[in-house]
Amino acid sequence: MTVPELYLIDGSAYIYRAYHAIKPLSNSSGLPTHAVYGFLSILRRLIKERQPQYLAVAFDTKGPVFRHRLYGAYKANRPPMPEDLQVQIPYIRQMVAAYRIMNLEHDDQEADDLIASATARMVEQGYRVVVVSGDKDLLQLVSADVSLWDPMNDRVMDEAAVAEKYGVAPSRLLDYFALTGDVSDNIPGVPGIGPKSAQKLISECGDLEHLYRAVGQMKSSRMTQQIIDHQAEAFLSRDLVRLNRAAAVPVDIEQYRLVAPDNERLRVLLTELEFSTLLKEVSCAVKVDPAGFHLVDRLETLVALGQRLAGAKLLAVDTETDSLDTLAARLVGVSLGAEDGEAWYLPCGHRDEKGALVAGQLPLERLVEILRPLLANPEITKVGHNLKFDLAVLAAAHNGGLRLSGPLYDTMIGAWLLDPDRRSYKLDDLCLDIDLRMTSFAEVTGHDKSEDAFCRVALEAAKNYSCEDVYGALKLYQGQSPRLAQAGLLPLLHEVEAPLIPVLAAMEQAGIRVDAGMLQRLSAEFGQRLEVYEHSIYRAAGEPFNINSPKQLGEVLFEKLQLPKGRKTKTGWSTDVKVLENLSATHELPALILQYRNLAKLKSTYVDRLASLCNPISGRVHTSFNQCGTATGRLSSSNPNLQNIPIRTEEGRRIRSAFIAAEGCCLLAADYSQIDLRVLAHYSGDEELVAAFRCGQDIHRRTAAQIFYVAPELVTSDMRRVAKTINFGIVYGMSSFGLASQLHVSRKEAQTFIDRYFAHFSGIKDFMETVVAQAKQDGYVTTLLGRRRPLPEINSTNRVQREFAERTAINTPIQGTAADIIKLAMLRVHRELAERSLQARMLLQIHDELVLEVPDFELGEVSGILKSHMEAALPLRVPLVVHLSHGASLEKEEA
DNA sequence: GAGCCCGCGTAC
DNA sequence: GACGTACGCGGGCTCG
Repeated sequence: MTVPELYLIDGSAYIYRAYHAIKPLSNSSGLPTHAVYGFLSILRRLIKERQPQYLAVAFDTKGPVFRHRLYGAYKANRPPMPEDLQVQIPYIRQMVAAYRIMNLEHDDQEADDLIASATARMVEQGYRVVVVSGDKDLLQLVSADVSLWDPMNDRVMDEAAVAEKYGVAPSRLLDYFALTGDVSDNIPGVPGIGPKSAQKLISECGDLEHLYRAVGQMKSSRMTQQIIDHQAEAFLSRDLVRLNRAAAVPVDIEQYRLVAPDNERLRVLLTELEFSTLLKEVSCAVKVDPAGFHLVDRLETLVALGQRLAGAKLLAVDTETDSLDTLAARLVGVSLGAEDGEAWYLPCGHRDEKGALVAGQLPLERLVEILRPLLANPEITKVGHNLKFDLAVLAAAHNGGLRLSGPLYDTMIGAWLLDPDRRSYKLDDLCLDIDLRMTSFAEVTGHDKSEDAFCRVALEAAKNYSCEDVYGALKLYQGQSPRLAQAGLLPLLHEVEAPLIPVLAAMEQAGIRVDAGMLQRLSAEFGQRLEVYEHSIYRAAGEPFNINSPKQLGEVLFEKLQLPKGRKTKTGWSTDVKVLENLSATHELPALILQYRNLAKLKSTYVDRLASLCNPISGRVHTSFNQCGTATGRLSSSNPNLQNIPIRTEEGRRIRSAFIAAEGCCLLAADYSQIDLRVLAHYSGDEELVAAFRCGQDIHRRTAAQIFYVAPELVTSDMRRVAKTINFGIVYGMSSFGLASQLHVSRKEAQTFIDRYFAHFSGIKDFMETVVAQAKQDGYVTTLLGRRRPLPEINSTNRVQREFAERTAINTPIQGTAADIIKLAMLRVHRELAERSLQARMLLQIHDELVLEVPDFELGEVSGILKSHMEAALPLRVPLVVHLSHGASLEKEEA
């Protein structure tokens, strides 16, 4: 039987924090609601993650309290509560009441004192207390039975943590703060004594009394004199900081018990506040009943389960590991779920504190043996959430690994195909939409904040958690399937996105080799050059300042040097490239800043970041390809992002040259030529554009010839540049305003270019109008493979929102179709390489480009495969053209 | 000292 | 307000 634990929330503090932390929000009648919302978020999170049995909230009252009588200046430098916060206070109280949570209030005590008193009463009775606060004043309560938890940063302060942070025990904090004082509460302390000195003095002397007895014997110094001179302040400060532990609070712990909320009252409140998403959850989301979840801890049971599931049509799968990094992760357990909602947890890697395997688990080799035919069975559809992770972990499991194959159904991808603009595709969040409340990882791992915490979770708890996940994925699948079918998205899922999962997993696994030595040299060189720039910049500016700070830079440029201001940003005057380029003629500083920025960006974002993410054993970096990372269907890449490695500048290309092929291999890159414009040609059927691509002409030159009424051979490089800009702009729905600023011409001239463009490429204009009209009618746009993007704001009365949706309606079918095409190509290339047992591996996808690592002797064969599959990926009205290049690095490739 | 927003810059 | 899709860095603000 564990000791009952009481959670005490520092309500007032979190009201302020929520008020400041969250952007102003209000309901339709103008009532500000952000503080209520933020407070509620914290409260809900506490209840969800910690599931406290006993809970109370403490609030300050308006008037002065006993401390003000003690010290007139107490909190005197605090501004009064902002009006838009005051009006929210009653709602917060009502919210607490609706949750039926004990509310501690007293007209002569602050929240802190009420918390201190309740803590004291409970500890006396042998209970444990968790104070929920980020306020250091409450740290004095910390003891063996009392800890402090701040949900904002999820930090727990216990005795050890206090000692580590302040260098004194919690019981000595009062004396410590008596010396340092506190600016925010206007506690004086002893002037000149900071954290360092206070820590030293208190750990040497113990408390104030002993300090003042000892101070006479200390070597006389300015500090000792200060201590002596401010004795009264020190003792007053301690009295002010000391919390009152004798305020009147309920003594019986049962009075604090957390019971079910008053849902009716909660609904009324949430409705008035217009917290619609919360309203939905609060009323409906329920926990899953773990009755159908089984722990499989005996071999016989596992064998029987394997036989039972062999005939299943569908299996939900989830793996538990000790790391999120698939290269480092070890299997801790596997859960399997059947269509009827029954689920089993198969533990194999749970460990004790010392790292030894705990009893009651399945031997890994037997587990693998029995699961292998099941997971590889092509007759069984495997359902899971983010299967790329499970795929990688299982592949690395014991004895050659486990292949998770057969039709895959990933509920993360299903959710993304249905709603590609969602913020989160986390299992827990998706499940809330179908009224399922999942146990969070933090809940199941409790206080253990280490990354590998799961392997120390007790088997029973792990079983419930892991089975919940397969159960949730299964329920998501059941909800998604009919919707995907109705939207015509199943072929895209089954034929493109799902088969792509193992391809991406393999690419991540492979990684790309980087030349660590070269990165190191680049870092050193860029560092030195930055220092030189730094000095020149300070000289040009007449003073040192932080060059990386747009704010400080703005002050130097526009106030000190009085250079002409350009664009405004939310926070000041813009110092971006455009502005600085314009200023370059006026003064030497802006050009220097541009050079500095260029180099600083490369060093921090690419050179140093890349070096830090390079696996020291393999010498390779392993990016994550996020399949649900964009609303158009493209992939995204992170940790590191290998889709935005510089290419345009000389220094950028040097970074490219640090990406190298393995010994005996070269990097082979294949990129689609003008894929966006070709897709546009296909969609629009514009005769001119189609003809141009069919003839294999230089598209920008031909466009220029049309706009400028000259023969193609007379097009100048300037004319071509203008045409190129327009061609790119068209795909993004650019206006004359945007084109004008891009080309440095007047808006009128830009409009002329656009008019002429559409006069010649009338099919494009028609296409754009048609696609927008269709979007307004359907509420969504689609790509050639049927990928959908809902555009709820396409009919908005807000012009800004509507026009944004209109541009998206034009861009998404183009960008998304290009994404469809390269995904098809990836599937076929991957399959063909495997079928021919080639060693070449796909490493990167950069939207219109694939990069492969190819043994030198395979170069000819693989080049042919790559080019032909990419060009034939999806037949359009115009040919798809792919250019190949290869080399020892991503740079200096030859055709 | 961590979390968040902002300005800025890289890619396609 | 004005060009679509991403990721990520450093600065600056905040903590009641």
